[in-house]
Amino acid sequence: MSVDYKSTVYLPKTDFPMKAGLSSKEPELLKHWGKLDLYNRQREQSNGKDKFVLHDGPPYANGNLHIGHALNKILKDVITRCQQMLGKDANYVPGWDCHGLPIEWKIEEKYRKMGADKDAVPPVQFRRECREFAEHWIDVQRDEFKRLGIIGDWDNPYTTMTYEAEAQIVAELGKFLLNGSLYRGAKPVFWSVVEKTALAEAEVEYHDHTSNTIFVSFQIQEATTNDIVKGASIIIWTTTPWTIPGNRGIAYSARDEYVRLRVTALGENSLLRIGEEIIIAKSLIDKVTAECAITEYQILLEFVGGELEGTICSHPFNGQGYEFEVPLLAGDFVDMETGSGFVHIAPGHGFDDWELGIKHGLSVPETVLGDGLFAEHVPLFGGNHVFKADVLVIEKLKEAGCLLAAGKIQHSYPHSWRSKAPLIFRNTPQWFISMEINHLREKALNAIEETAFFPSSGKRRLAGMIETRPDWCVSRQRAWGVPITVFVDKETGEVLRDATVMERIVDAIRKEGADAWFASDPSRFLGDKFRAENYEQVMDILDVWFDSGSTHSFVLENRDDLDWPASLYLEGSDQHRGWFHSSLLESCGTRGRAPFDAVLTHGFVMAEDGQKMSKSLGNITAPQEVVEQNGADILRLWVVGSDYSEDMRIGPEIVKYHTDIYRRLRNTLRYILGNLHGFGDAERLEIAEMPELERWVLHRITELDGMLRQACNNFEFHSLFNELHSFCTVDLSAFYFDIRKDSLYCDRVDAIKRRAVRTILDELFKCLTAWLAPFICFTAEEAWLTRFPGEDESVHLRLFPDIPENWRNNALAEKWQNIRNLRRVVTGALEVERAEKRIGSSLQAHPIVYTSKTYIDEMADLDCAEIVITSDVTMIDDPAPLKAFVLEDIDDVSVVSEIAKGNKCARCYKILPEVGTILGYEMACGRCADAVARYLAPSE
RNA sequence: GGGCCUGUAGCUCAGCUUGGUUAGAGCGCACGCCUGAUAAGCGUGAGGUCGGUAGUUCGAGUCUACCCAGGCCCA
Repeated sequence: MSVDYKSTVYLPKTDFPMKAGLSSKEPELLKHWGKLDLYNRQREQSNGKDKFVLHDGPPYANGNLHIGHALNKILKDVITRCQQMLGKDANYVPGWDCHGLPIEWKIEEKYRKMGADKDAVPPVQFRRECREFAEHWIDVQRDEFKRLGIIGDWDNPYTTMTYEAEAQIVAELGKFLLNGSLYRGAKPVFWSVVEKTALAEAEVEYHDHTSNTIFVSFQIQEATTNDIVKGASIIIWTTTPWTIPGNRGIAYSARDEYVRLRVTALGENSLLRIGEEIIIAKSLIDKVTAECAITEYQILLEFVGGELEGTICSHPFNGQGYEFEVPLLAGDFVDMETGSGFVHIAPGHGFDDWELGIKHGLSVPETVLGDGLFAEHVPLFGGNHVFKADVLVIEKLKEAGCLLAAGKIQHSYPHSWRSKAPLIFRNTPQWFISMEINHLREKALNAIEETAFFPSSGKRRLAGMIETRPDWCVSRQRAWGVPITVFVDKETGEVLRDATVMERIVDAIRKEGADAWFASDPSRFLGDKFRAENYEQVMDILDVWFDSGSTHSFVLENRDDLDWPASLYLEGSDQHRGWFHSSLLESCGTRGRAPFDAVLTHGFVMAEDGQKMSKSLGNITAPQEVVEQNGADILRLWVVGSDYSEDMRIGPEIVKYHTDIYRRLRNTLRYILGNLHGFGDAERLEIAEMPELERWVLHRITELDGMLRQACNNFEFHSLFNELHSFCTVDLSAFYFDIRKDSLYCDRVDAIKRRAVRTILDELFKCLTAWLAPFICFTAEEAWLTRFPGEDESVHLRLFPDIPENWRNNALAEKWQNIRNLRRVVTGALEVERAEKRIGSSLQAHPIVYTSKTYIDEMADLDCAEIVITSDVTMIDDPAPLKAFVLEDIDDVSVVSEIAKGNKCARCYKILPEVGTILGYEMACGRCADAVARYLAPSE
């Protein structure tokens, strides 16, 4: 009777499904981790170990996550998990940024919709609604982050709006106050005279607007460096005539060409005089002469702007209360497109003006009040409204003989988003942290030198900004934020610097939140020493960047489970100007060093064509959709497989690519699991007893382990990811597994070779599940639990396996590289046979390999047929016949493929002469007959 | 306009530091095999003017300049 050989073959068996079903499986695993309390178990387990603190840059709590959030948090998670598995205590505490304008807007919007005036709402109520709004979005984002598999202290995250945080932020500001770095200065801001309020940049809309334009001459008073300009006047052009009373300087372009020209003929209505000499930019001669009706002129001199250094003009209203010097200053914002090549500088009426003015010590006059009226102290114009001042200014200029031309221009101009009224730049009192008083700039630059940057270009980028930035303006005229808790002496304007007062404020805020500042009587803070009626209480709030720049103090320093400074800050490259920047300044100002040892930046996420994602282009990839349709592990694989030091791309094709990669990794795990069915310690084999091929696998494990540890140290995973994938595909699936399938399926259970293979599979399983755990955290867990089920089990409680050094065997690696080359020639030869329809399966072949003695000696102890998966192989040290198959790049191997002789073993499919000769097993080969005779069913 | 960065097969990445055979890998694609990993597995093959132009050099993906395209941050 015929034997049912099929039932005696040891086929893979596992509950680990081929189809992942991640969208339903992942939530189950999240539940498992919740029950297990994985985060706290990790903490217990790594208690006392070296800490790795990745300090979370807080996202803003005002909407659902986008793909950039997903990239950022997954990257942080991968790094945290890797450090944890390297044996550190990698405790990740997520946080949220809660104060600021966008949330304030949402609440304002709500009131507007109800037809209520937001200004009528008591500040404390308004602030409470902002707080509730932030709380809502923290909950939403927390769930979305958790769904991505991010592990961290989600039950105790930090936020910038807890009372504790607000108190600490105030305490940090107090340090700048007490050491003299914080001062009151002035800065122009967008101002609406209709609403009598400052507007943030984001509240400004640009619309077309018709402005008056004027060309004005400024008489040269003295020229210190040379006399090429003496006796002439500088011509400026402006679209805001009303700013002339605020003029304190003139900017030129140091590298552009200027001319001195003499007017020789004039048009009818020209306001100039024949013989007048003026200085303008060379490239703008035509425009200026046309506008000013200069019909003929003579160029007297040409020179570069730089030569104007040191020139002093007088103000057009000199003699009428404007008796001050108007210096010429080089400004890189001066353009040669419009005007005269000179920009009049009114430090209270423009950002460029202000910055240039501060740099050169110009005064910043307060000319216009909040309601749009010129201050009484402004000569000629006091009490006039700014919107009506243009005409007046033009008239007075004409009287002074300084007006060369007046016109109109239609251009894009800032307007209020609420009232739609045109805005002005108005000088306002603001609070600043000095970059110089306590050497903050120098300290910050030194700190940058001490910091490791990934990629290294980040160092230059950040240093460049610190080198040139002006003092830090930390005040905002807003409601939703941490107050600038400062008192100013009404008489002297002196800032009150008193440690005890500051302590009282901090204590109150710690107990009652920042509202305490707005709701308390000032005497509560001032105590007996200072009288409340003598002091003005500042009602500005802090720049939110000061909040987030202080997180290192109220998170890293104040929490026992963390350490200061952080091991790593990791954010998008925009944070060079944002969080890295503000954290660095805050920490250098208060602690003299950076709050981080290293800074890692990642790029931005683009659509598949490399363009920015936008609703209008319809090329947005939402993380929630990928998670729902493909699974979080796919998104995580995308992060790990991409080079995030540059901009990355995502879209349907890229998601599909990573799904394919995922499938291969999953099937590799599945095959290992299937073939480890019933494996136990008794079956394990010592390395010394293993065949070479198994020892080669162990060597490959040492190589990958080395790459893994290097990748963790450099926070660079995409190369490792490629190596891991290629290991699973090329080394395992196409080579090792393919070869060992025969032994696994057909050898006796107690065969040495089969035991060796299963021991290797066990090692591979332990390594791959650990190595993949930080990347595809769900699937690695699923695989682990399939083999080691239990409510207390988790792959994430493991460390990366320690790989014994004696697994490394470079000589063996080199030898097997040669063997694989030989194998390539054989498979190539078989492919020809297949095309000619002489064989189908490779087991039908018996290749004759013509090769060198070196090869033959090298393979003397090996079963070549087994390695190339044929039924037999003959190796000959002879010259190859002409018809033999060769590969171009392998010169000492030629193959002639013959057909294997014998009958097919019904069990192992090999074609061998012995098949049919074994009594009782006429359909089987010797090995299989023996295996069947001693068949042991796989244990259940 | 300025600072920092990027551009290599349809896709994800190597190679560039230190110039030197015919620019590599995986995925995808095409074709074939297997039917005992089966919505799997194996093999073979086709795909690249290395963003463009000039230059340095005996020789440039690699070095230099300019240009084009894209990104982040400023103006």
